[in-house]
Amino acid sequence: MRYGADPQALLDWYDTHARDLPWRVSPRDRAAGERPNPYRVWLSEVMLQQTTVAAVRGYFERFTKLWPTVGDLAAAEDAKVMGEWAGLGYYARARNLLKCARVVVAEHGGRFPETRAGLRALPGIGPYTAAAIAAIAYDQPEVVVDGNVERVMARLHDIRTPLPMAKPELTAAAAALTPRRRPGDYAQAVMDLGATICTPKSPACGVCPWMGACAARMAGTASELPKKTAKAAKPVRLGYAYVAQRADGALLLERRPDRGLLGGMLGWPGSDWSVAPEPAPPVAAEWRMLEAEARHTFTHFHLRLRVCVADVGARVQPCRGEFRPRQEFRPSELPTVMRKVFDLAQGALENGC
DNA sequence: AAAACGTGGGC
DNA sequence: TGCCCAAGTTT
Repeated sequence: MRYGADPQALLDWYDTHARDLPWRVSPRDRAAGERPNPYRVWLSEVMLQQTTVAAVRGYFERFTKLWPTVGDLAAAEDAKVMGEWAGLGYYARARNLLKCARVVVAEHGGRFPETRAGLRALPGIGPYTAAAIAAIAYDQPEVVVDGNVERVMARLHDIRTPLPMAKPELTAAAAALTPRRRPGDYAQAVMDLGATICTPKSPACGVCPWMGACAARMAGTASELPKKTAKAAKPVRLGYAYVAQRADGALLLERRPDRGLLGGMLGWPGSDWSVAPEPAPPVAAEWRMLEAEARHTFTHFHLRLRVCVADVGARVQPCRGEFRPRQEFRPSELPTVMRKVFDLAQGALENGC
C-alpha cells in the first residue's frame, strides 16, 4: 500500500522552486503577509487562458504599465485595448476583459468580488478562473482545475479515461487534495509542477515531489496521460484581402464586428472565408494580386488569403473601411493573420510592381 | 452540448 | 511541414 500524494510535500517543493512571475507574490513574501493584487491576478488569469506564460509576459507588462488599476482599464478606449491585445489571440477575452472591468467599477466600487460565485458572474470568468482568483488572490480553499491539474491528477491516479469524459473524476481527485492551509500557494504549486516537471511530453518524474505517490510513474504510462479524444481534421478555407494605400501613405482599414472570429479587431477589408470566396474589393482601383498568399491556421481551419494591393487616389470613397494616416498605424495593432497580410503587401507597395 | 474561438513554440 | 499543446469561456 503506497501513500497518497501529500499537499504539504508539494508546498515544500513550491517554497524553493516557485517560478518568478510578474503577477505572483513569492511564497516567501506571501508568508510574510504580502497579498496578491486581485486586479493583477485577474488580468494574468484571463491572459493565461489557453495561452503560455512566455506569450503572456510582455502583454502583462504593457497592460499593467498602461492601466495600473481596474479603474484605469475600465476608462480605456475599446480600440486601444483591442490594439494592445492584438497577437495574443482569443479576442473575446479582450472584449470580456473590458466588460468585466467596467462592471467591477460600476457595480462593485472598483473592487473584485472575493467569492468564487461572485467572480463567476463576471464576463470572461468561468469555473476555472473564478476558482483560481478566489484561491490565489483571497486564499480561499477552492478547487482549481485547469489543464495542468487534469494532467497531474490523471497521472497521479493513472486515469486512462480520455478527456473530456474523465473531467468529473479528475475534478474529484483534485478536490480530495486541495488543502485548507495555503490553498492559494497550493493552486499555483500544482500549475508550476505541471509546467516544469509534470509536462505534457517528457515529464521529469525523477525530480517530482510526488513521484512516490504517482500511479502512472509506477505503471510507466505518465508520458501518455491524459488521453484525449481525437480532434477533427481542419478544413481549408480561402479568401481575399485588400490593402489600399493613398499617395499620402494612409491605409484602408476596417474594424471587424464585435462578435465572431477576430471580433472587434482591426483588419483589412476582404471577402468571406470559404471554399469558393467571391472577390470583394472595397474600392474601385487597379488591384494587383500578389504571387504569394498569406497562410494562417486558426483553431478549426486553415486559411489561405490572396493578397491584393492598390495605390488609390486622394479622394476615393471606399464602400468599406476607413483610411488611417500611416503615422497613426502600427502593425502590432493587427491580429496575426492581418499582420501577415500587411507584411506581404508592404513589400509589393514599396516596389510598386 | 458540441462547436467556435488564436497564436507561437516544440518536436 | 504538420500536428500537438498552453492557467478556458461562451453560446
